[in-house]
Amino acid sequence: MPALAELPLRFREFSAEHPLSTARLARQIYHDRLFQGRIKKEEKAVANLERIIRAVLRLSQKQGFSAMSLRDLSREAEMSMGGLYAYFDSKEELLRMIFERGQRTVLEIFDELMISFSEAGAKLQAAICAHLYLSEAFPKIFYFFFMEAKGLTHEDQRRSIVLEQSTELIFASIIEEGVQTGVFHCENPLMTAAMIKALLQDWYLKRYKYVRRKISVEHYATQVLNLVIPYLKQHRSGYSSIS
Amino acid sequence: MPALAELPLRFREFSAEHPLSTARLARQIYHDRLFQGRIKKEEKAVANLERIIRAVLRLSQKQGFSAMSLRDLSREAEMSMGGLYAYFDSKEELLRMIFERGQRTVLEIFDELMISFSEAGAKLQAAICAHLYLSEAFPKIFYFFFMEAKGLTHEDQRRSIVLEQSTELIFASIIEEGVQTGVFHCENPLMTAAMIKALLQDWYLKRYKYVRRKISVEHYATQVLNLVIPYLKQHRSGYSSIS
DNA sequence: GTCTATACAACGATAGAC
DNA sequence: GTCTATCGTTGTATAGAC
Repeated sequence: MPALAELPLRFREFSAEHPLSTARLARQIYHDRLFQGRIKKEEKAVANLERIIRAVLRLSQKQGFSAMSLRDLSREAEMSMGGLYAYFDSKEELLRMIFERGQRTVLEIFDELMISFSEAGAKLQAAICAHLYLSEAFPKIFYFFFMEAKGLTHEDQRRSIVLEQSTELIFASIIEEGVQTGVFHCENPLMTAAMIKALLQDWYLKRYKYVRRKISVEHYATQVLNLVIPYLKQHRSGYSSIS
Repeated sequence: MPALAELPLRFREFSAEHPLSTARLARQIYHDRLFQGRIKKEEKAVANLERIIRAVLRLSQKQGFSAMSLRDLSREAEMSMGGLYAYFDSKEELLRMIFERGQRTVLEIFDELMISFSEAGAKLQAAICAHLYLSEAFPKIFYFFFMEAKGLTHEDQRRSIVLEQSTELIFASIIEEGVQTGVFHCENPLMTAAMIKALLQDWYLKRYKYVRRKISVEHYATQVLNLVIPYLKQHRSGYSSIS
């Protein structure tokens, strides 16, 4: 196993630099004016929005968003039913609000992380680590986006898929870049990007499993890199037959 | 890209030999006597059970099981509300019934497929293909098991996870066998098995994506084998640094 | 601005007719 | 064995008190 020091990014440094907190999300939602400024005092509004978002993430994780009643939510967020409705017009809009802002913010942070790496090989490694670390820092958000997308209207679902796939396109373009500069060999960069995403997804979808097996995010990152980087660096002509 | 002929199993042959149909599931549930024989005539009962299961899978795919009302179900299954309750005592038990039987049946079929291969290399390839083909033939069942497990009681959830992880253990033991006979090199078979499962899972979780990109299940199987088999066949000492 | 009290629709579930 | 009619509960959402 390669030493962890070989990782281009360490989780500790990463999480210090990139705070995607629910507080940040709440403030962004406030400034988006996604709700019509019914609450005047910003600090109050942001604090309440954060309580709501955290409660939604907590409750949705148990039985899913659609099984979460607003009575549950009002108890968990410690606000009255009437109070909740100052922040959204309907349960459907509450879901939309979190998706709209949350997905865009995650993508922005991911993009920011990529610009400091220029060479394709290093960039791909950084992208893999960055994605894993982001989902490690905010597993509930990533899990929520995956599980609850089907609760959106068709139009919002479409937009959600576009945003989600733009991550995949980033991976594909890094691979393509590497192919052009000769460091990678790959016949189908988009397919490879899809497989990488599948591996990254498992980290937050089956989190309980890795926690129980005491596998750290950096260990997981190392394993993914061990699988993917050699695959891209060597010339191949089909998997070798075994017989 | 390797020719498709290199695949140890073809989808067409597979699906002819292994009919995991909803009809089969319905009959098994009937014989399990999971419901107390309230309906005497087997053929009638099995036919109704199948209509119910198919309707549940269809409706759950849209907004999830908890968002599916029994009124929706009675319309989709073309049975009255009262009629439905001859087959289960509560919505919760309906979910349990499908999980209980469905998961076990999927695992049985998967196991059956494995016994005809003895050598580890061929066995691993067959296992990967078999899992992909099973989920290709019955995507709704696999999707349902993944998305709705959280609706089970804690005890049933635990049992569901045990069943699901036994698939992973099968992959791990094949890899271990290969390591012992010298055809594979792998420091952590369980971790590798987890990554393989992540790749297989994506095939049914992100099905719409692969359909849109016109990627066939055999093409996908080839790509997974291309990634995984060379990884296991060559001796490694950490992914090569790039710089 | 927030809470209490409540409206009314939809839910899961069942009793009784056929 | 199945359907119709209906039960009590819980859901989302809101009006009006403070």
